[in-house]
Amino acid sequence: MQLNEKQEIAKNTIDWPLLIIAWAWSGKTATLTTRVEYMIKEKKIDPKSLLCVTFTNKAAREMRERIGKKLWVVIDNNIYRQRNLPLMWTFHSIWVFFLKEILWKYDVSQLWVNLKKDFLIYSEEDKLKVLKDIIVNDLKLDEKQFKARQIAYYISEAKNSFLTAKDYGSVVDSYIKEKVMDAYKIYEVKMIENNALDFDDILFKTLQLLKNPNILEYYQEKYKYIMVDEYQDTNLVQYEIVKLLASKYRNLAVVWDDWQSIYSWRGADMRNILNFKRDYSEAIVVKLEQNYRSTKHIIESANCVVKNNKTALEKTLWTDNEHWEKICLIEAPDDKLEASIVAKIIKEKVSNNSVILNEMKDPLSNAENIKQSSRDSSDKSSEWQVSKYSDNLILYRTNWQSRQIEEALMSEWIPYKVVGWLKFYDRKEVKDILWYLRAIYNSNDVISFKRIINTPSRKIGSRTLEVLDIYKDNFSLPYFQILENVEEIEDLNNWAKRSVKEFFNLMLNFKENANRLEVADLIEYIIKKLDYKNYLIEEFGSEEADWKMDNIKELINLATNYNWLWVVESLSQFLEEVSLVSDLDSVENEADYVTLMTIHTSKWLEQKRVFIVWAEESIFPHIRSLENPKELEEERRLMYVAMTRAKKELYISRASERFYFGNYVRNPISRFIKEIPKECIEDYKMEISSFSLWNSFSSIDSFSSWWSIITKIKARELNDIADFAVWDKVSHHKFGNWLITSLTWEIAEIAFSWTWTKKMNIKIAPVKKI
DNA sequence: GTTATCGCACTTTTT
DNA sequence: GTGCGATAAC
Repeated sequence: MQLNEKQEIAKNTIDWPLLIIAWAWSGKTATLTTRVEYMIKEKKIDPKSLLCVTFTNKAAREMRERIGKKLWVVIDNNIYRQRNLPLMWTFHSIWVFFLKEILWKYDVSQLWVNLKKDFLIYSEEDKLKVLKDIIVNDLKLDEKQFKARQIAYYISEAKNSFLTAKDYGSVVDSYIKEKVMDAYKIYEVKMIENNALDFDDILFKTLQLLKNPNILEYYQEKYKYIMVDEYQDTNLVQYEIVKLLASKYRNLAVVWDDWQSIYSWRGADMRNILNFKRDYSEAIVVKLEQNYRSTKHIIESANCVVKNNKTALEKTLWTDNEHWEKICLIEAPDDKLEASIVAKIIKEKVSNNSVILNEMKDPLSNAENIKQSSRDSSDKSSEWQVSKYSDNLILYRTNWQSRQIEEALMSEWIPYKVVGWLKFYDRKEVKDILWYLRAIYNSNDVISFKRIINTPSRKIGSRTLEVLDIYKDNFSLPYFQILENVEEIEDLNNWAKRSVKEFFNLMLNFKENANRLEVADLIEYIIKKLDYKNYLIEEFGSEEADWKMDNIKELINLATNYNWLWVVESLSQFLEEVSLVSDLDSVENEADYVTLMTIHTSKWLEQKRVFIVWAEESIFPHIRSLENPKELEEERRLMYVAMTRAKKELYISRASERFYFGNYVRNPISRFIKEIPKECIEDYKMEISSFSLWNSFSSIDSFSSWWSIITKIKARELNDIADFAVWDKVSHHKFGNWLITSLTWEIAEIAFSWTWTKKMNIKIAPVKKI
């Protein structure tokens, strides 16, 4: 592979701290992998002494695959099966790997961390469940006033600032923080009781363990070369961990891309770049500014947008690539039409066999670019390629927005796949099984026991659970033992005792079988024993039950990957991996379908044709960011990320009026659209009052004629706010004539009947004064 | 004491 | 639209 001059410097800087400042698609992954290859092949560095950290499993896997190809080794997708290769995984996977290794190697009682080998990883959902229980039952607080999510946020923040519950007192300066401290203390105890870690704990506990000089020494010697990708997304704890590991040999290379920092809400801290410059003042700095993916229009626009951020470094991403299509801006009258337009564009482009330029427009510059391109040479770069469904990527700000797009795609018979929403592991049936497995694996895991104790129904309800809780707290025994001794609990009547005892015997049976069966077989055994299929049929009907059983088969299928391990380990590792997978991991490349996902998830993807939908104020940028300049800047970076996912064609759409929150809402156009230079944009608008037109469109099957009609319709004139006042009578083409009942700035509340009012932006609303 | 139903509040982004 | 919680019915 041909690296450019700067990439070459990065590659050759081995025994020295290195800071790579990268921009979108500037070939940083290629640089990193080439660097690894160079270290192993040329410099004869032991691959096992390399540690490469990424943020997503997808990124890690991609790097592993590239390295595997270069070194002619088959890379295994299981961290415990790596042989004689660099350790390339996500932060969380690596630290869990370390934690388990430490717990096996060292005497637990001598460590400062209260953790047993068979710990579980709690999801965000599990964590909230624990906290909610604390708020309501332990602290007796009003859960509406003290929301679990809020408390969770404070605790997370505390852990990211190296504060344990005991230390938290030092930052308490308000009533809420006082309560947070109370909750945190109990939370810590409960997590130890449950023998579970949340995502923050994985990092925090790792850091605590690495402060043990023996342990630190071991890992410093083992991993002498450390690389961290997406460094802008690290939080302070991650920073400290990496710093400790690298402090002996100082062979640390990090990739920094501040324009793509979109995780500050998760604790990612831009201060880390300052910390790095302070701690590694001798570091060599390399800037990668040339983009090899997108057309000029896209790069220029993305640049212009992000330049509105005051905190961005003065830097410009540039490209040699051609201009190709302008950015297409779509304004639809309403949300349904917006989705429909997107669907129809995709349909039209694909069914017409329209061609997308795979590389560049001009064959000459194309050749030039391929030569310069940092792509793998194995990558076939035919000049023209027929447009497929899989060339299309639809991006939105929040998960729930997918629904409308899905409906539109369905009605056009377009195959699609939503990434993230209703994640595989989030489905009820999959979760049920996982909860059984967790309870079998870890007798302390109250959360799991409670979830399954009445699934399928065993006539064990809230009252019984309450009593069990009291006994658990009084005797501080693992939950499983409380169940075992249920007969001695006086507060329960006989049949409740019998039900619980039956459940206990069932679980005991499962536990015994877990020592003998591999995960996949164990799941099948559980399903059979529970008569789970009939339960599903009763609960959801046979059709849905079939569907759900398919998911379980899929789960069993996944579990067979763990059959190579001895039985107890296979369960342990299956559960670990399930907790650490991300949605993105399910993205495959073979099948031909449109992909839908949030912008955050898309960070590691590129696509020829990209749609950014719902580009409206209060959606994107998100309403919660409008007040806060810092958050607004993060939203803008998010826009930058979204735009730079596109290689050739970029569509940005919005609707003048949309139905959500059970209301019709008119959002002003996203400020980010206004920041795109006019000359990069092609504007398409459908008139707001064209509902009748639309009805006639739906009979016109050909998109082209429909498309040509909308392109002819000019933008509607805006209303002048000054023309309107409270109690003015206005007319609306759809809702008739009524009154403005309140008016604040542009937002008017209009009463269309005595009981029904709507808020709309008077400036763009299709209303006239009469 | 457990389950069914209705009504309400709620919707950021993720390892 | 929807998932969850409080209340009514079994």
